[in-house]
Amino acid sequence: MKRVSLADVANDLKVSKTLVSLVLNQKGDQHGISKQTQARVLAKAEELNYFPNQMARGLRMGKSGTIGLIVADIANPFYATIARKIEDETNKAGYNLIICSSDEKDEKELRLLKMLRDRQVDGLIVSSTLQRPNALADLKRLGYPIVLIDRAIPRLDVPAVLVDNYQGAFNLTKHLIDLGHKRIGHLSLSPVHISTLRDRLKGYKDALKAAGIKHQSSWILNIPFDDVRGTVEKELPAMIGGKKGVTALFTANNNIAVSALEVIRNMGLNIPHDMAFCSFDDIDLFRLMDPPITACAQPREEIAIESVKLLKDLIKKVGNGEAASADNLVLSTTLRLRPSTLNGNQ
Amino acid sequence: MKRVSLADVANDLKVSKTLVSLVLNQKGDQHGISKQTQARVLAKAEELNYFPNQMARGLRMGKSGTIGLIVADIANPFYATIARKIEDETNKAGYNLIICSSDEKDEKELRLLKMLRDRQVDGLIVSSTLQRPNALADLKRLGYPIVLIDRAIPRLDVPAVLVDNYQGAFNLTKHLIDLGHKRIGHLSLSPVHISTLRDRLKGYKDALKAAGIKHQSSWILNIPFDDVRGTVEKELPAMIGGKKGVTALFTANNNIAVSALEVIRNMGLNIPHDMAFCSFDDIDLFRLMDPPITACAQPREEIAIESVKLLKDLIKKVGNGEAASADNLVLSTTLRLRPSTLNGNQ
DNA sequence: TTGAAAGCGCTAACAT
DNA sequence: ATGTTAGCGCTTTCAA
Repeated sequence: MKRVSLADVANDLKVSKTLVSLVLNQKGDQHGISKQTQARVLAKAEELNYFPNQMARGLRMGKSGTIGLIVADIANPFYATIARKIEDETNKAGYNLIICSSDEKDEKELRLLKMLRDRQVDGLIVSSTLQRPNALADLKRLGYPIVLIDRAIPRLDVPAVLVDNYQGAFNLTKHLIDLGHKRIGHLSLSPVHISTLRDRLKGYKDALKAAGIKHQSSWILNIPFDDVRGTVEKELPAMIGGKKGVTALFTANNNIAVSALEVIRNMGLNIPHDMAFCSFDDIDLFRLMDPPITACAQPREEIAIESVKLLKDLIKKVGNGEAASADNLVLSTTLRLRPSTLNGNQ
Repeated sequence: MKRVSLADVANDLKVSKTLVSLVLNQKGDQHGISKQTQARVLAKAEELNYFPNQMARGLRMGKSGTIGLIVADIANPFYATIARKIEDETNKAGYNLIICSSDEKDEKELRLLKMLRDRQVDGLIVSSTLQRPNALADLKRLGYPIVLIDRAIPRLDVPAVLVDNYQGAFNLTKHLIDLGHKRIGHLSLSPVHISTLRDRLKGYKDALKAAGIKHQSSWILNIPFDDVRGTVEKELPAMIGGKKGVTALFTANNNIAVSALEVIRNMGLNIPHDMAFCSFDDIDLFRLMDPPITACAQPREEIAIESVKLLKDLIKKVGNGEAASADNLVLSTTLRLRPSTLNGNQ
């Protein structure tokens, strides 16, 4: 079961490994190796069914030809779409991609970071859930090119491709206000250290403030990551019910929205008649629901494309020993108005 | 920017690389290395921030500690969920996972297979879209442990974790028939060489036959992969409309369902009043739609768990030079009845 | 209880 | 136009 190596091809042909290596790496011409010999090498490699061992190659060249991607949750369509596109882009650039999912767990993210490091990935794209970015800072110091996506990490001097969460949330909230809503609820996740959620919360609050609405703490629900469904079931009815209940709801991501929509339906409420509803993070579901749900869409493909572009630049710079500036890229969102907010009443 | 190697640790300590290697791989006791020395090594490794180069390790040991996964489309929640679970399981078993998406493209699958091969993955889990399984057969012959998931490939003697697509489709169709429907449409994908789709089609046809319904070719629509939306928009209305139009629809996967539901809504039809609707492949969307959609759910977690288990066995067997039997595992599906079919009329 | 040396498969500097 | 050689960082016989 021994696999064919360069040496096998060389021996068969009674030439040197160098020669074979050169030819197989298209450096034949450049080194003035005769067309004839080149053809012989190619033919023999084909015949023996030779293919290069990337681990040996990587060891020798000091790089693996691999990029690591860590997303917060690969089962979330938002990240899945981005991952798919990033794979395309890295492939185009000649890299392979190792896709990992931290499942929003600090500890798992750390483990993944270590394993990617041990595998000598040539670069890293991370949507980080880490509270203390030490692990990332260490990797950066070790010379690993890192690009952040989706979530910013303060004080960590690496380039990032982000989305204007503040503006998106502001617009969404303002839209509800313009429809006449005065009591607007916001459902978010509880470890609000994550930049995206914080920014969305701020956009929401500022939009209220700008409209002269005094914000009530009972309008905000912070849901623990690991029990979205249960918490929404338990807490949402109180937020909605009563004379002072909210008349419109804005959820911070597609996950929360799904649970909230289910609870609202089970309460027998009608959207948009009894309650206006909108969410950050446009997904298929929103377009197809009855009524279709207003949402703030993120440019997922662009995030993927730009992050790979940044990473490629970074790899080149680090390779040349150049200083790398950490230029953040902030992409804007698109408000998709749909019936779930169109006939709001208050 | 040179990274710390085993030799660095050894030199600092004025001991041999062997010693350091042994200790770091928990083989210290076994080789009777004094506790004291072990402690010194551990401390120094920590101090220098040493971590092993997996490429060197892999090269030396002839294995990479990596499993490759190729799914047909990582952006599809069905595969994304499976991928996530497979990652968990492989991690538990001490492997890393390289997740790839073939995007239903033969040619891309081939490319991915080659790159995974070059990377010396220790095993492969594949949901293959390949028409001619030559590439897979070659890999198998080369000694790569391979497990198929989701889609079977005839004549390829490797273990597979499948789902009883025939039975699921049969049940779904029978359910429609039991509701009184006589004209039932089936939307599938056009390269029907994919085993899952073929089996679902067969289940559908057989259920009709069993009920004594003569099947009409106009009830079946085969949609090309790369233009689901467009084709459904163009062709579905004809299938539904008219005196002889179908009164119930069964889509072969979640993708098609989404497009079909959108078209049906745009036509102004009401589900289930004007048309009963159900689909293979239960996804969140179906539960949340109004009305909720009846679907045939696949045991995604089980697929993930079982495939990794099979692969681990296979790797062990191949490692020991044992013959590996290709035992297929066929899991059963769950019919989830929801309002989209409950009040069917014909 | 510890060390020397070989070698995994490849590339690249340096011959010739 | 082609070959020799060294070495990437690790594990593993074999020796001491």
